[in-house]
Amino acid sequence: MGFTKKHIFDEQQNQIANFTKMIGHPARVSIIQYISQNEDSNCNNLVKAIGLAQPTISQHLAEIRKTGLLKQTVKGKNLYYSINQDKLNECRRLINDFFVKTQVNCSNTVSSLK
Amino acid sequence: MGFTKKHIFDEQQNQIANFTKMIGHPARVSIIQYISQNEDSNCNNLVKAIGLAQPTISQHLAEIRKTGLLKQTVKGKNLYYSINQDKLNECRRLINDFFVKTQVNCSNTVSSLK
DNA sequence: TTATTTAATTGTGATATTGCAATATCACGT
DNA sequence: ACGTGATATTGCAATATCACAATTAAATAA
Repeated sequence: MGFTKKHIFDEQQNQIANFTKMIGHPARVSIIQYISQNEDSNCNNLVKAIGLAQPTISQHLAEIRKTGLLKQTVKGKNLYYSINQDKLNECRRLINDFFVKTQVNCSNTVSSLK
Repeated sequence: MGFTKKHIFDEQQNQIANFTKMIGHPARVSIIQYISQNEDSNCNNLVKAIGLAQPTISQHLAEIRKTGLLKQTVKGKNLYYSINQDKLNECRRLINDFFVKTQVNCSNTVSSLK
């Protein structure tokens, strides 16, 4: 087939998958880190800092933008990116919740082993 | 090209990407949740519970296994899966650390804005 | 030995992702 | 108007992922 059968999963499972998939490429991890550390985060600076071609960086930025994690500020002819901290928090909580619940479930099923 | 240029990123960035990519599909989120909740987690039960074909589930299990998140127990002709809690913790810490550092960096760059 | 059950593997088609060159767009400066 | 710089978009080739049918392998049951 080739496409993900999203409809057989619930909203939350799809949301967790969307966020983690967005982070799931080292270039995007690196881009998020760079933007959080540098105020002058525009496309060009990311290209220089990371070492991928401009269209590639632009594409990864679009991927991250889709989830709402980025804010844009136009200053003259430059477009600066920054982290949408509310969305970052939402993302963090969702994923952390997934881990916490999984851990709790593990402990419960193990303890029920008599 | 078609392949990820992992070599231009550092160990930690690749690790974060590997873990999040592994979680980044709703079927795998669902599989991890099911295994953490049910002791009788073998391939067949996952097939019934999730509604994807047996080879598809088996493939997703292999994907999760690659990261070390699963333990296997053979009981008769059945193969039961459970969560490797140490690895789950490692994964959780790595990702949480990524979020914490990103948030701290955001606060610092914002406060330095004059 | 001969089914049967369980799960991995193989092969295949469809779709998605990764990366980049070329191009387009848009704003600014001259 | 014209050139320049910054970034998005388009088009393309290579690779990866998703899903499943068919097959295989291994253990158990008859």
